[in-house]
Amino acid sequence: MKATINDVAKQAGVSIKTVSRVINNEPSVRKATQEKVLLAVTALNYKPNLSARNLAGTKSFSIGYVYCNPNAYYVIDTQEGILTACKEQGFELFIHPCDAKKEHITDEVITMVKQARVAGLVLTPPFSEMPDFVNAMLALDVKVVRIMSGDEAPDQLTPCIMVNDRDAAYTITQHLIDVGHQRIAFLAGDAEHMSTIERYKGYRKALKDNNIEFNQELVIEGEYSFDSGVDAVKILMAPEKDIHPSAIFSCNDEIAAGALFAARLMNISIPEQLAISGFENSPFSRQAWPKLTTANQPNRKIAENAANLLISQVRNQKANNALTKLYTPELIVRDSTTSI
Amino acid sequence: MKATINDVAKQAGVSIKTVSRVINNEPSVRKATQEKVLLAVTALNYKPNLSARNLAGTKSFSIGYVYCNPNAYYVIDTQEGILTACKEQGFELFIHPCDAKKEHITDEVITMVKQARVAGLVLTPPFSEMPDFVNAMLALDVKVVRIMSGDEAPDQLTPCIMVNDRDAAYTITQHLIDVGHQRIAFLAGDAEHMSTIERYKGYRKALKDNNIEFNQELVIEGEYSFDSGVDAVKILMAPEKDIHPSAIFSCNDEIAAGALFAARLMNISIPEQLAISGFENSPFSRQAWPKLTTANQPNRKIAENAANLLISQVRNQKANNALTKLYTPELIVRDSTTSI
DNA sequence: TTAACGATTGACAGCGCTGTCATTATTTAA
DNA sequence: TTAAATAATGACAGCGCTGTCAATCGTTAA
Repeated sequence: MKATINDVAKQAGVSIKTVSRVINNEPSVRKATQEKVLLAVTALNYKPNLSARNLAGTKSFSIGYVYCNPNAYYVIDTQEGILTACKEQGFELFIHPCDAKKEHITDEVITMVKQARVAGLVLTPPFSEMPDFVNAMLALDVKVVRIMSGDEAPDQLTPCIMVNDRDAAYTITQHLIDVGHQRIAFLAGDAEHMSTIERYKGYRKALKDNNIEFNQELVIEGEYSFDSGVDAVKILMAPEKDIHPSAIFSCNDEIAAGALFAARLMNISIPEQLAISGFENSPFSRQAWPKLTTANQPNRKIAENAANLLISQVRNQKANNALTKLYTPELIVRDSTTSI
Repeated sequence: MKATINDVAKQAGVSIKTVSRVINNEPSVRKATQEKVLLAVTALNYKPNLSARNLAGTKSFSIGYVYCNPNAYYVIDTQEGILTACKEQGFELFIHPCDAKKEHITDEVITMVKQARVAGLVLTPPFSEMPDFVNAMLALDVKVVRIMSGDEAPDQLTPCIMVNDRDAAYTITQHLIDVGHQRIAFLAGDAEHMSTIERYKGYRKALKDNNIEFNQELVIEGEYSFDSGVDAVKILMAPEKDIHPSAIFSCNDEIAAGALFAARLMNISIPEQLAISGFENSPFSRQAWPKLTTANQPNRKIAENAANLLISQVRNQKANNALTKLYTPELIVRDSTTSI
């Protein structure tokens, strides 16, 4: 049968409370005692019972991941990263897929948080970018860690894991320029997403730093979808248009895939007549043909990092809300921007 | 504060044990008493505490979903379906992504099952198609429900949710024939997946029923990937080949997308010169251009059904392992097989 | 050397629920 | 009508752990 705290206590020759102290890293345990206990823990392969802990203690050992994201690959990666951290730290994960645009979404999540007694929440866009939502969670005394786009935290509400989309976009744009392009179009994702805004900033900055004149006509508004890419290329490359871009910066791989597809349809050769870059390094980017130059975000690592941060907050109670960790996606050059 | 069983008991004027009986649907509770209790439950918005239940009882209120699937959309859909059932029934879900090909995968899952004390497991391919694995789980006295491909359960080990890929494939093939095709190629997915085998059977049967001679040359082995579709079309439509298919049955949308892409590259017009069908109704099929004719599997519904089945098994203890539910994916005709 | 102090440790109650078994209410048979 | 049988209910222990507080230990300062 599974070993309990009693078995460990007996084996180590101490009281159960001391075992409890050791496994919870509480102070006031002599070094020698700690070692005895740890030895017994290993010998019996003891793992504390989560239910008992949750029931007995005031603190909880569960965290939640609340998300609303059409990108299944992103969600899966993030889940796995969080799960890795949870396993390591003996925490439990409650996943809560939902619709961020639903009317009483905040109440719904509040109910779930109370019900599951989660001690903390990992938030990704769009939730991480909804201050009211975040505040509502904090008001419940739930710790929060946000993963979001930008190079510094927008506020001190919670620790943040920032994804530096701006610099990554700068790097991609610079790459496009380096391989000889001057007329670079920008295919935007959803305008309300921070990531679109940040990527746009990086694009603009790269143009500026290279003394390339910005041309509003080359910026096509859109959303994070395949169709958006298709439509944009149809507009940009329309025969009747006198000036065409020689390269396209797409806000994500899906848009890029659409752009690629439309270009093919129009008999535009990639990358000779038109270079196309993506963003995200999704399976999409490897399945496209030619393969897409893109930027890789290590979503699993980012999520694991976020979850570890969250768990240490939950553990220590004392939160360091100024804590920020920055990730910059890295350029992956593939065939869609360089001659094969 | 959250209401406990004590509050409900007080409010209803009964003992906590009676409340327990009511919420667990145990027999031997007078109708009137039950109603009193239920009223109090509603009034106080009482939800039993999972930790306490797990701790006190011999039965557990958690189930697990063990999976290894590169198709993120499938996984997400399945998760959501299971979650719906769990919420309704007051169960907790442990997700366990892992690598089915890892050496000690069975041991790994056994550890997780013991650790989390899950009472049951929802299994999808490939796990649902691994008899040794399933038996190992059953040996732990863990209930299992399998989602798998076929028209009847391969054994009586567990209840099964069968996805009738064969009939669906038959319907797709019949559709291809109906719109005038005779030379229909078959692009296989991974040969070891039951779904590939079943889809192949349906394809063969449709040909036979329509007195169309089967041609081995039109069957291309492959895997469930974009590249596989690309390669297949390059082979099938090679100019030097004297006979080309006029339609392609692809084992899933990803293969179909690859086929579509390759065909475009070769300046083959779709669907005029070549009709292409997919399978799965993934986002892929809607993003392709022209949109793919495909077969829709209601993965969320299937998973919800599986989870409900599992939970009722867990609840009743008595398992009806002969129980089988059959879903047949339905044909969705889009532009890739019918002139626009 | 000893009182006094802080550092360690343990005893014990109780988290919210279920399982067991005793008790009481109700029905049935005689 | 009453005893026996059955149905309905409740009292209580205890699941594995943590929080509280009291007991013990070692150490320092006088």
